[in-house]
Amino acid sequence: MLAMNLDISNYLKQLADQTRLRCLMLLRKEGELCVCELTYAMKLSQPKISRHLANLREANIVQGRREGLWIYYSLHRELPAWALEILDSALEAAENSKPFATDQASLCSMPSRPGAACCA
Amino acid sequence: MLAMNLDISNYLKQLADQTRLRCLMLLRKEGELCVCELTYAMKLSQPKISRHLANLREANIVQGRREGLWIYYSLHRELPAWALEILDSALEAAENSKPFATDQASLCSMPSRPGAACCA
DNA sequence: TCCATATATTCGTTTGTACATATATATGGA
DNA sequence: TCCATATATATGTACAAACGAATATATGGA
Repeated sequence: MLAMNLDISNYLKQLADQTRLRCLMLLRKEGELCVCELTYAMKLSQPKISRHLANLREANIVQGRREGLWIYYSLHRELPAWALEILDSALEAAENSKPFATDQASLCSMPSRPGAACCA
Repeated sequence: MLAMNLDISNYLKQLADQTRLRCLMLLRKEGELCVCELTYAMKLSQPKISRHLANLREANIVQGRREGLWIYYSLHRELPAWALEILDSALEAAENSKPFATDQASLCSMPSRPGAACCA
């Protein structure tokens, strides 16, 4: 659980963009998702998702792992405790309201997901 | 503890500015501070502090109360629990590092503070 | 009424960042 | 080698927000 070099202000700046927050909330709930799953869940263009994921990657907030054609993203494994706490509080605030709840629902209705795991 | 209408994305946008985050952390620790105390602690211009406080006021994150010449600011009394949790996690992340720790120290060394309370 | 102090607001400028569109790269299979 | 799919990046533009400097407002006391 050794802390990476993650600055609180940079972290909050990343969370302040709603698209990135939606990505992070989905990743927090699902563990690992590939770009096409995020794109499908959020109904946004692929370049837009990719660019925001690149931001999060450069900030050491997420990490990606390639498997064939797909790149699976997840929260960075060395994220400090306070960063997860902030994300969880944000989830508490928003997971039942508008863009976030429907993202989760959309993801569950996605046909033939690569990773295959079904939503609860 | 009834929640006000506070949107998680707007809240995070407010926290993402470092000047505003410094104000909020000082207010969380001190309870109530007037503008001149914040200005002194952070060594920034009075208009700059006032403008950021206006942002926080319009977002319902802080509230002000006038007493004579001074206006005392504090965290809004109806802030939902998740908002305080996020702020506390941010404090955990940052209260011992660079701009935030020295703000606290500067405040303690301020002569003739209006409210008079001394730091711990 | 005048002045000093505390705080707020206006203005013009600049910087940062999100965007859409187009294009490039990578992988695996035919 | 060619093609389809998945993901990433480049480019030009637009918009939001932060800034410094100047000015306005409010309060209390002489």
